[in-house]
This record gives sequence, C-alpha cells and structure tokens, in this order.
Amino acid sequence: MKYSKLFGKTTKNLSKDAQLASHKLLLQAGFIKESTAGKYYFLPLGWRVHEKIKKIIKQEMDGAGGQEMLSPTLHPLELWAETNRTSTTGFELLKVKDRNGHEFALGGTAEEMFVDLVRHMNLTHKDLPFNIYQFSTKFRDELRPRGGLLRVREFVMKDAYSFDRNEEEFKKTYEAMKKTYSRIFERLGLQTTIVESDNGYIGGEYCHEFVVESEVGESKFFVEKNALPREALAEWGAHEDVCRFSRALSETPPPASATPQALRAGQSPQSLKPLSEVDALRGPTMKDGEKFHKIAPHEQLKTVAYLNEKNEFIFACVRGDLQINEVKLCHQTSSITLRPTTNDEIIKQLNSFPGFLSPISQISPITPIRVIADISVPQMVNFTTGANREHRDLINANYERDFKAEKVADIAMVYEGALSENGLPLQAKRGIEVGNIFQLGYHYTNLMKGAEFVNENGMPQKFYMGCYGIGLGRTLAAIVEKMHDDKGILWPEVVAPFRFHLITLTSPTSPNSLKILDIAHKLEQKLGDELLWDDREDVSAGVKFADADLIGCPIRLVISEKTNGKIEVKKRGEKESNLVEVDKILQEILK
RNA sequence: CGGAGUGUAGCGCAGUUGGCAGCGCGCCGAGUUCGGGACUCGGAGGUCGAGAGUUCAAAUCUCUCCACUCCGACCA
Repeated sequence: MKYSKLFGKTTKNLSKDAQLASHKLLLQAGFIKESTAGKYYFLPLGWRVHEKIKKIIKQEMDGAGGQEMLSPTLHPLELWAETNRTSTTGFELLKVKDRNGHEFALGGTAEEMFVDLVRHMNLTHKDLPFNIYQFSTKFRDELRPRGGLLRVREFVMKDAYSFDRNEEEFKKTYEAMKKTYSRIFERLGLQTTIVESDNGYIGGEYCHEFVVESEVGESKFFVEKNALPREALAEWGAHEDVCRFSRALSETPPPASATPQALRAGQSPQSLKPLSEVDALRGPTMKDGEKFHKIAPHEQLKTVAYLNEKNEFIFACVRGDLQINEVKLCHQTSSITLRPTTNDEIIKQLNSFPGFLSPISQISPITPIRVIADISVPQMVNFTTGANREHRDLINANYERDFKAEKVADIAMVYEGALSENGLPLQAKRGIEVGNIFQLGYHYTNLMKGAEFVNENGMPQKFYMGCYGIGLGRTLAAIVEKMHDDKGILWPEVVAPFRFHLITLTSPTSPNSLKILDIAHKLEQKLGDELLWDDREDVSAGVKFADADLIGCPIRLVISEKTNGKIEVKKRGEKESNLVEVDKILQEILK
C-alpha cells in the first residue's frame, strides 16, 4: 500500500475533545474518524487492525469448538418482551418500526435471538453441547459516550452463546471459554485480570469480566495484595459490586476479649445490656451521632430507607463505619431499581424522622418495610440507633434480641484496605473491561417458552446456557492505551495495520533515485499486503519519520542515498537500527 | 436523565456602544530545501449550529429547538 494513496492521513491538528492516549493517537494517526457522539468510522488503517483482532478471536473461538454465524440486527420486540427486558433499566433499547408498524429493537445483545433460533431447531441431546457466535454491530443508547472507542453507542461485538444439557456440562464449557478468552487477550498482547462481576441486566447467577488494568478504565475492581495467583492464566479480582470482604474491624482493633465477635461468640447474656431510649438532641448525620453519644462509628447502626420499582420500602442496615452498596442491595431484594426515599416520604409514609431511622421500634403498621441487614450487623453488640422519632435514640440495641431482618446478607461497599475472606488486604484498581463471560443457567430458557431439547428419555429438557462477549473496538483502544509512547502507537505484530513501514528518501533529481525506487518496488512486490510504503515526494524526511512512529508499524524500513543500496531496519520502540542487504531481508521475512 | 459548559473555515481560537467575516495551524499551487514535524511567494475555503423575533442593519440582543463536551448513574 502506497501511503500517497492511503485513504485517511495523519494530522497535526487534533480536536481538544480527545483526552485519552488511545483516542488522540487513533484520531491523529488516521485510524478512526468521529461521526456523531459515540459513533466512529473505522478508516482503512483502523479497520485493518480491527479485522486482525477479529481474526484472532475467530481462530480461538473456532479452536474451542465455537461456530460462527450471524443473526439479524433487528430483533422482534416480542422476544424482548418475553424476557421482560423491554422495561429493564440498564440500557435503553433503540427501537425502530417497519412500514407495518411492527416494532424492532436494534440489538444491543442477542440472547433472545439465539434462544429463539435454537428453540425452533428441534434439537435432541445428541446435538448438545454447542456454542454459536457472531461478530455483529451492537447498539447501546449510551447516555454518555466517552473516551474515543472506549465507550460508544455502536460497536462490533463478538457474542457467543453456549447451550449445554446441564450444569455439570456447562461448567466445563464455562472454564473452556475462560481459558479461550485468556488466550485471546494474551495473543493480542493484553494482560487481563479475571474479575468476578455483577451481571447487570443480562441475568444469571455469576459472571466474570476480563479487565485490562488502566487508569483510564471505568471498571473498578479489587484484588488481594500479595495473593497467590488463583488462575493459571491471569490474576483474580472482584468487581466492587460483588466483592466480598471480612467485616473484622481492621483499624486499631480493641483487645480480643472486647471485640464484638468475641462477645457474640461468648454470648454471655450479661454482656448484652438492656435496650433503652434516650433523648438525642443531635443532627441527622452519623457524625452527629458519634459526637453526641461519644462513640466510635462502628458502634452505631446505619439505616438507609430505599424505595424500589414495586414501591416496596426497604431498610438497609449496616454497621456505622460501612457504606451500602446499592447494587448488592438490588440483588438481595430482587429489585430492578432502588432510590433513596425523600425526607417527606420518611416522615409521612414511614412515620419516622430523617436521621433517626431504625429497624427496631414498630413503625406505622400500614406501611410494610423490608429490613435487610448486612452481615456486619449480627456481629454488633450494644449499638446505638435512631428511635424513629426526632431527637430520640436507642442505645444498647442488639440484633436478634431487639429486631430481626428479613435477610442477613452482604450489602456493604468494599473499600481499599478491607480484608478479603482470606484475610489479605484488598487493593482497589481500575481497568478497561474488554470481555465478559456469563453463566445464564436457565434464566432465558425459563422465560422463553419451548427453549428445550429432547433428552435421553424422550422428554423435553431446558437448555443450560452461557454467553460470552468481546468488544472489538474497545479491545483495540485498550491495546493502544497500553502500548504507546510519546511519539505514537506501538502495535503488537499480530494486529499491526501493516508489519512493515517503508520510507524512501530521495529526490527526483538525485542520480540514485531510480535505484532506490527499484529496491522499494521489489520490497513492495514481496511484502505485498503487509507493507505500507511512504512514497511521498513532497514532504521532508522528518515528517515521514514522525508519521511512521505515530502509525506504529512494528518494523520500519528506510531506503535513501545514505543506505547505499542496502536497507535500514529498525523496530518501533527500539533505538538502534541495522543496515541489511535487500536479499537477506527478503529471505528472513519470507521464512 | 440530573448538574455545568460550548457551538464562527478541516482543527485551535478572536470578533461589544449591533455597522465589510478575521488570526494561527492545516489544505491547494509555484519555487527553494531534502535523515527527525523546513522556507518564500501566491491561493482556496464560511448558511457565524437551526428556526423565529427585535432592528434601517444581527455572529453580536430575545425566544425556541438541535448538536457536542465535561461531571454523576450504566455497559463490551
């Protein structure tokens, strides 16, 4: 490919909107061009990389027994209604109507489509297990696209769907996909952490994200400091919204005999003091309570009232030094959305008072309240809480004796330095989520009628499912984010737009000009599709070198008056170059 | 969707008592240069985001709409 003919050139003029390295470099080097917010053209250079990434994913997916296919982009809305995902918050479906007024969703993910396909294929146990996948454009009506290719409204995703006979069989599939993903990212030159994560609107019981650690990433996750690797192929981590952690008081622990745990373990009834109500002329915050009662944060109970989409009131209780994780709370209460109640609702509907909420005294019997207690709560002894009246508190409250929750569960927010369940300190990290694998189980096959195969006994049996996604554009951006320097991109060989970047330096008036061009043509012939030849005659050498660094092909070749019939070879990212005979290069390369 | 902000040439911007549409970079042409983003001369390029209003006169004042950016909640 001659650079002079290449559609999409490098530019010195960069929009100030591009902040991230990957965004800047991809725009500047002519890989992508923005259309409107969150929608990008892939220019020839960018598309070459995109397709090379695709090729690697395909090779690995096929190697793991996957079969590529393609589903329609317009999904009949009835299918999404079948799984109740037309109303789910999370992402807004983009909808279109055809001339008959029939509504379709522009696919943002394709579980329903694949289940619908499979249930109409009349399958038996002999056909299972199988894994089918596609590369297709996905639409997400993101409220706020950002970061160049990192978060867009339209992108190509590889999405795979596995169908197994049962859970045991699925577990093997899941592990195989986990390994396949690790291998894919490894081949792409990306080191990933496998992070236990929240499944959001997808459904299912567990899932893992593949995260490339990066400051600019939007995924927040936790890892154990100094942990031994749990996976052969990658580090282990947990997303903030699913990360479990010990509730032991880590900072300046009191003597063992006096810790709440020790007291609870002893269960000596004497240690539990009688509950009593006291005046509390204090403000509404936890801090106010600490000051007024002269107690530590962890000696208070924090109660936050929420309202879910079914208009159920939920009291979330945690130890005073902890925060509530609303995603965890959603899961524990089977809510789709939660919002904190307003002061007005607390007073009028809950018959309580802001800042003095409590799960203990019986409030208005008209309003049923679901109380969820964090696992930290039963460990607390003789704690202080509000009394559901202004300026009244309860002291020496104890779980079980004074109140019981509908459920004791993990609903607290993990924090940097908290101890993992293995007793190791947790460290917060950020990363770019490039891939995701989900256990779906019977989630979709329960919701969609007839998602069954005929088992060995001739009886219908539901499919056990999983799904697996990789965002290609985001992966591409992650590569650039990890592999660049101040001059430009450093593409790994396997995904570089071209393996070789040839620069010819000569002027038409030079006596050696023809000879130089002759060598260049020879290289062009042999290297064919993997050579980008900067053949421009009207720009200075400096411009060509700068552009070569910016575009970032792994191997730079220079032929000039100075190379004297040979070729200068330099690897991107290295300083030293070698003069090599033309034939020797061709031999080595063609090997 | 909540909060903040911006729309003038491809990009970055200037443009106030309302009175000829500007600068820098980039782009095109000619010439001089020619191994790390050269120089000279010449040139092209605008529905001033859109619509309506006020006015003799609107990039500038008023209203409505649209687009985009940043901060928050969500995802590959």
